[in-house]
Parts: sequence; C-alpha cells; structure tokens
Amino acid sequence: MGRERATLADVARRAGLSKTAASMVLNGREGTRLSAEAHQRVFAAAEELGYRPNVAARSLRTRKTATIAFVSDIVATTRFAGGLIRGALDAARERDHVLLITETQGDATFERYAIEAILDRQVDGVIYAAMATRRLAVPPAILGGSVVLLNATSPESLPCVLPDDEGAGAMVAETLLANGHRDRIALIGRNRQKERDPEISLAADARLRGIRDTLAAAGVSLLAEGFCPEWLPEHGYTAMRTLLERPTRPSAVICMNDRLAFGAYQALGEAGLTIPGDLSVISFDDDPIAAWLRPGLSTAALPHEQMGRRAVEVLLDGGDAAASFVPMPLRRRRSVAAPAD
Amino acid sequence: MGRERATLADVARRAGLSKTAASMVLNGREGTRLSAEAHQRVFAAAEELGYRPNVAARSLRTRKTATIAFVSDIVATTRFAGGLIRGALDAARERDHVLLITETQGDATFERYAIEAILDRQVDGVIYAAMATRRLAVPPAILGGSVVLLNATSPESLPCVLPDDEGAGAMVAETLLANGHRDRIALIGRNRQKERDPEISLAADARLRGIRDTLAAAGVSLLAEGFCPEWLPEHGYTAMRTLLERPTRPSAVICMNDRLAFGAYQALGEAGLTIPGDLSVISFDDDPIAAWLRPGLSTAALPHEQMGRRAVEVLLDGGDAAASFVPMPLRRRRSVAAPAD
DNA sequence: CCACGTCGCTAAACTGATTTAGCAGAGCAT
DNA sequence: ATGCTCTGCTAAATCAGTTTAGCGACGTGG
Repeated sequence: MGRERATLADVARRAGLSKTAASMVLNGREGTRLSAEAHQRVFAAAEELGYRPNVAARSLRTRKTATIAFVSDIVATTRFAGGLIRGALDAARERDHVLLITETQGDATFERYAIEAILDRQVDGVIYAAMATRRLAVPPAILGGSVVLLNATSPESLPCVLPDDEGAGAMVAETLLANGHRDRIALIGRNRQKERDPEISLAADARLRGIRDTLAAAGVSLLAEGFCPEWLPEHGYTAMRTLLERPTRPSAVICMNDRLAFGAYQALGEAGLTIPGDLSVISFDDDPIAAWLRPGLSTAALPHEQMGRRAVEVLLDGGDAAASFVPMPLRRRRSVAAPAD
Repeated sequence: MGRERATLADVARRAGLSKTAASMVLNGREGTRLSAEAHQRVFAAAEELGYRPNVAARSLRTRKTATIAFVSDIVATTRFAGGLIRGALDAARERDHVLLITETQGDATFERYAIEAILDRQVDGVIYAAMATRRLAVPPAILGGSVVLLNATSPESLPCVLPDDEGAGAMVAETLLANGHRDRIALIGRNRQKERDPEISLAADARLRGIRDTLAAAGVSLLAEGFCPEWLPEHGYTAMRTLLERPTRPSAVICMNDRLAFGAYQALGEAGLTIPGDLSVISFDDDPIAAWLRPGLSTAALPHEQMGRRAVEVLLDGGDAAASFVPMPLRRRRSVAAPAD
C-alpha cells in the first residue's frame, strides 16, 4: 500500500548511525548514552523519510501489538453495541491502540473461532462485551491475558464495567417522588426470568431494587406491577391497557425500558389520555426513540460510550480488579409532571 | 496469552523434518515433492501440539495480514453501522479474515490517524463506509491498496456497494398503485439540499427518481410534497399536519424515511385519523421503529447486512470495479390498504 | 561407466523491528 | 606505561514464519 515504506535501516543509514541507535532514539529509551546530536539526526531522518515502524515486525519481537480485541456475544450490531464500540474506539485511539472486532453470536463454534483469531494475532487485551447486562462464562483460552468484561460479570470475578442500574432505579423513583407522586405509581416490565437469572439480565433486578428501596424509604409502595414476557413495545402496550382497566388509575408509570414506554404511549394515546397531564411516564435506556416521542420521554440513559471508554481504561491503564459502575444520567424531558389532582 | 504456543520449528522437530517442509505442508503448497508420509507426520505433529501460526511473523514475510480495515466516516455507532459491520464480519470470517475498526468522525486529524494506524498494520484491504449514502473523498494514502466504498461513491470511481434506492422508490410507488391509490398520493421529506448535493446524500435523489418515474409511467403525479429540513420525526409531524390542512386529503403518504413516517403517525393519531383506514403510509429504511408502530409500517428496508457482506466479497474475491447495487426488500406490514372511497 | 534428470528434502536468507553483549577511544589515576 | 572507567556507539542474535537455492541419492539412457 503506497510506495515502499522507509524501514528503520533506512533511517539509520540516513542518520549515519546503526539500527540500534535509531531504534533507541525513536523509542525514547532512557539511560542510553547517545549524543544529543545523534538524537537530532535520527529524528530528522525519520521525519524526512516519513518513517513509520512496521507493526508486524515490532510485535514479532515484543509480543505487543497495540491492538485490543472487542468480542461481543450477540450482535455487535444493535444500537447498544454502537455506543460501546465508539467509546472504546475513542479511548483506544487516545492510547495509540486499535480495535479488532469479532462477534460470537452466542455460538460456541464462532466463539472458538473468534478466540483463535485473537490469539493468533497476539492482541494485548480483550474486552468481552455482552449486549444485555448479564453474567457470562468467559472462555478459558483468553484468561491467560488481560480481560475486561463490558456490560457483564463472570464467575471468575474479572474486572468488569457495568451501568449503575440500581442507582438509576433510585433516581427514577426519586424523580417521581419529587414531582409529588406517592401512592399511585405503577410499574411496567416485571419479568421473573429476567429478574432471577443473572445469565439473562442483571439490569432487571438492579433497577427494581433501586426503585423499591427508594420508594420504601419514602414509605411508598407500588400501586400495581405489570408483567411482560419481553421488554418490547407490544408488551408495554398490553400492560398499559391492563393497568388502565383497574379501578384507580395510576398517576405515574415507570417502564423498565423505553420500548415498553413506547408501547405505553401508544395505549395512552388510544385511550385519549395525555402525558404528562393525565399520567407521567418515566423509563430506562434513552433509546433514540425516547427523544422522538411526543412528549419527549424522561429516561435514565445507558451510558454506552462511557462504558466502552471505561473498559479500555481499565484494560490498558490497569484499574482495580473490581466492578466499576458507570452512572446512568437522567435525561429530563417532558413526560413527567405533578399528578393531576 | 496462554502458556507458550508451539512454533513451526516445534512442529518440524516433532515431525522429524525441516521448517521448510513443515511450512510447505501446512500451507498446502502445490508442486512440492514431499512424500505422503511426510505430510502425515507434519499434520499429526501440528495437531498434537495445537500449532497455530503466528500472524505477525507470517505477515512480516508475506505482507498479508488476513485483516480488513473498516473505516467509517461518522459514528460507527448508529444502528446503520451495526448492520454493515455485522455483514462484513460474517463475510470476513468465512474467508478467515478479521476486521479492524476505526472511525474518522469526519475529522481530518482523526482520519489521518486512522489511515496511519491502518497502513502501519498492513491490512489487506480497506472498506471505507459512509453512514449516509453519499459521495466522499477517499484519502489518497490508501489508494495504493484495495479499497471498496460502502454506502458511498467517490470521484475516483472505486468499486462501491450501494443500496438500490431508485429501485426501492419504484417499488414503493408500485405498491401504492397496486393498492388502488392514484391521484391523492403525497410525499413527505423533500429536501433540496439532500437531493442536490451528492456529498450529503445520494439516497434522496434516487428515491425520488424511482417514485416519480414509476408514478409518471402510470400517468399519475404527486398530489403534494412536504419539504423537511431534516429527516426527523418532528419534521414528519409538521409536514403531515400541513398536509392535513389542505382541501383534499391524501389517500396515501410516502415518507422518505421511517423517522419521518413516525412523525406522520403522531400527527395522524392526534388528528384522530386511522392508518390505513383513512390514509396509507409507506416509507424507507426499516428502522426498528417501523415494526413497533401500530399498525406496523410498510417500508423498503436498507439491506445493511447484505451490503456489509457484499463489500467484503468485492474486496476479497475481487469483483467488477463497478458499483454494485443491493436490492432493498419491501417489508409489507399493515400500513397500506386501498383508499377509503 | 558416466552424464543427466528426478525425487525428497534441507540450509540459509529474508522480512523489520528490539535487545543483548561488547568494542574502540578518551580521560584519569597510579 | 599500564590499568581502569566512562562515553558513545555497533554487531549480531532474536522473534516465527516464508522462500530461494541447492544437495545427496537413485534411476536411466547412451
């Protein structure tokens, strides 16, 4: 690609020095006794030739590749993955690293394949990302090197980066309380499976805990809870309709994510109720749709970019081997107001 | 990572042969005169030692890295990028390649940086992707190697992969005609800038052309056209309201993308009109939201995965140096029906 | 009997960097 | 003059593969 690149030998020759000297100067080695003038000459030569080291050659010797593998379980394609990747990309660039992306699609064969590709290329570290916050099993083959889990935990208690779902739950509840809602707060999106099985979700349980604890501390308990098989709009729609059939109408609804909230909006629209006049809605994720809804949906944002960034930081700058929780900021829009009566 | 890996020398030693022999056998070189027994021994040894070649060492000699760079202009983070990446990932895996991802964010410095990182690593090829279908300038530095443009064209007439927006426009128009709509078809999302400047969008003009030509062939012309500064829900909403104020209400609306259509849905909901009873809606993109709307939105899908896949195919299997258009399949949902009267 | 070709394989060069070990010369003390 | 240290630098090994050039043994035809 491009005409021949200058090699270190070219630089050395032009500087009238040995490859050794050139290498040491360019790598800024301490404790070398090369003269200031030699430094000058090497830098000048490198500059003039547009020298860039050959990564393959370097890593053959040093076993460092300045490359991080980003392995995701399912679909690095969802919009969630996008933010994670982008954050990781930014942080990696700042540290002169590059990202190698693979996807296991939850398939054991693909996973093995991805791991081998990664090992063959001697990446400096692996970010193992899950698209839904959950616990997962990390293939032992990569445990030899450094691994950071992103949006996931593992039995091996590797360092991991997670969104602070519990804090978000608390903030959501507090927001409703602060707006004067008390005994008529309903919840949409309960799901026993998600709440109980950490291999499916860690978020469900954590959000619920944050909500419950905060309400309890204010002496409030939930008016009603709608269960949903999946966190999709259609189930939010159904749950909302069911909620509206109850004798006391809620003054506010917490949805476990924005897609459910979208469904709730649809049901409310059909019922001729207005948000937030008749009913406040608040949610989690900050899916793009939250901003598109009318009125805009207040929601605790999943800090994807921050998380991706943090993962690289922990991996490269070596952090504490513990879990690091990234706060989920509340996006305040127009869907929450004081109760009508 | 992991305990020491076996090298080719280890394999050769175990097989009782030279590195040369082992290398040739493992690479399946034709025309070598190594005995069948030698082949056996090498394969056996490699298997027993779990040998995997060191990519850095190999590429140092061969200048092949089995790595493709995926460079995107803006935010490899949008959901659009996701599909492109996933398709590319799949196709790359099938060809034993791996994807290196970088993002220029439309910033010249970042772009230079990305290009250097890529060149340093001697990737075998570059996929240069744009997130909105458009024309762009490819940095000359990578023109030395093989480049495929994804979702973009360039003045250099490099091979490129594009969605068939014109065909999609035609199909959308045909669908309405087939449902009996004729003189009351309106359009939302006209935008002079997008239509005229190929560096901003190629899709706008192509879709419009497909729609107009098809309608014209049936002797029909558009009832009304709503202009929108951006293809966002709020502008779809406004455009739809404006449309409803006209003396003759349209029987169908074509939206230039799903986000506009979402806005149109909102306006129609507020106006108490039902889809498709009072009015049909059809659109482009197949954003996830299209499936979530009630009723589901019929839309011509951007074939992201196919496009990503095709880009890798063109790059690696060497295709014709021309543009390859990927068809946009129509997702038929419930938003289109025959006009009321 | 010798020249020649084929077979089956190997030694060594090569890729482009890093790193270890060490050399020549100057300055200084003995 | 000799030995010693310090300075400023370099030769060569090394990483793990691929590739070129060629070697020894054997069979064959003249």
